Amino acid sequence: MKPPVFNNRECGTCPIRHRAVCARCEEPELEYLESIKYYRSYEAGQPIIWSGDQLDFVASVVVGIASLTQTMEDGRTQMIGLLLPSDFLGRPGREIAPYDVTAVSNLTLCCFRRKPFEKLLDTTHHVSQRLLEMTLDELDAAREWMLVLGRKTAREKIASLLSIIARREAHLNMARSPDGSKFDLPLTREAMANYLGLTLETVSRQISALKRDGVIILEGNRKVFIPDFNRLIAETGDDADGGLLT
Amino acid sequence: MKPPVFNNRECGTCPIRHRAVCARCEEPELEYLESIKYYRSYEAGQPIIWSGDQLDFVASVVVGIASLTQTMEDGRTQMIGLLLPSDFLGRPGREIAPYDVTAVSNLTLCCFRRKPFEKLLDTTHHVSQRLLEMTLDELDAAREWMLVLGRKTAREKIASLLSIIARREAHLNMARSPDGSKFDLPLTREAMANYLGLTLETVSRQISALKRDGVIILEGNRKVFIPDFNRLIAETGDDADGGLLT
DNA sequence: GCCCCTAATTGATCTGGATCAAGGTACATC
DNA sequence: GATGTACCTTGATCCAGATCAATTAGGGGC
Repeated sequence: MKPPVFNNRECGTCPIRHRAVCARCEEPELEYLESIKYYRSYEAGQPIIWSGDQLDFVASVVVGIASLTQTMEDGRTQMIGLLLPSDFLGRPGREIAPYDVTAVSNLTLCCFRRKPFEKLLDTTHHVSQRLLEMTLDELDAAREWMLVLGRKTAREKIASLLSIIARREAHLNMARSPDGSKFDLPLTREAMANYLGLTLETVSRQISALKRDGVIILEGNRKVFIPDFNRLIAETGDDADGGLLT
Repeated sequence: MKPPVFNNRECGTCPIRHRAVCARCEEPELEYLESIKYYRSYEAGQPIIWSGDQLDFVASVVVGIASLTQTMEDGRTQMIGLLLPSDFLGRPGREIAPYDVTAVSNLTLCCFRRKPFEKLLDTTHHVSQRLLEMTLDELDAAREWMLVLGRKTAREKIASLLSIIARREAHLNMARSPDGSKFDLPLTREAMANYLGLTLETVSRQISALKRDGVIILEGNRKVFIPDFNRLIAETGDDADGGLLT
């Protein structure tokens, strides 16, 4: 994993204008300029878009995880979304990115140049229908997260995050493990803190507490095993039947 | 203003099945059963939908304000959205409401029965386009609010809420007052607390502090005058040019 | 193996906002 | 005017989580 190259100049070889020039763009690939659809890869930790950047494409996550974050002038930052495979990035009709996008893990995006994509939306009904569905899902997720941020205790926040990640992981590898579940935590303690509106010390302490109480079992820092999923749900403060009603 | 009638039975006279029977429904109006589109009015404080209710319509706010709230088993509640005139309520394809909807002020909705509305979406492209736009706007608002909930201090939260309400009010009564702005606060201290993830005591104290510091001027409890809008913005912790970039 | 560097834990202390507890105020009803 | 009542303010105290400050793993690269 060689570090990404940052030089804060515009990229002349792909339709993305960004401060960081990605490894792929260092070797011009002219087809990027021609086709509506193309792929781009990023390394873990690499910035994809900065808030305020010109944004000439929309994209869909193919593999990996990206984060959306907002940062205040004094450095306080809040993660406002996690993009997993099949999630959508960008907004038709918007030219300026309203928040930072960063590759959390190694990441591949399937990009569409914005203008042609907007034309596609106008002409192909099922594409815009699908996009509406996805946007509504994201809105639901954002609203659910507002409850987490506004009203839950630190312990409940950690439990909520773990249960969401566990559920998504289980969903991705469709092979459901029969009981319990084990997965790699894709986020650092600091990233978790930024997602939950906590400090990294509090995140660490609460994870230790959940481990001490037997709710989770850690293997190293990043591998989590959940012996009893219902036990974890009970810690989130959510209604146990929440899944049924929604 | 006579109080609404609550009797926790299904309403047989309109397509809404809810625990509280509204004043309008006490007198059957059969046309509700016939037409795709119809109007409904609610009094301030009246519940419109409870989480878990069957939801056979979608709607658009005509006049007044409605709130979306989530409540935990132990009573902690978080407001996750405010619906103002022209905002959309409900979701095509969803039959069960995922959160409570309440009339904050006197309210009139323009309702559409869900099934025919979904058919309309399939056939009329610009309607689904418009709905996508609105949903994306709401998603942006929700994400902006996540920063408020996760990272801002109590004082910054209050300032953020006031500036948002002031901006929307100014937008509604297109007649821009040349300097400063004056508006009615549509929310109780408790509702503000639920929106901001605070207690009502903290809300009250911070409003008093902003008043003491001359950032806002109160006339009674509900009328707010903002002598210098930039001063208020400075208190939100946001970038002053945030409006330009977004 | 050893070194280096980043990520994570853990402890001690501080503080912003919650909690508990009185009062005060604006309105509506009689 | 008196009485209610819902809403709001203000004070005293407490505590969950922030902040400050060391250590202690992990995990490459050599």
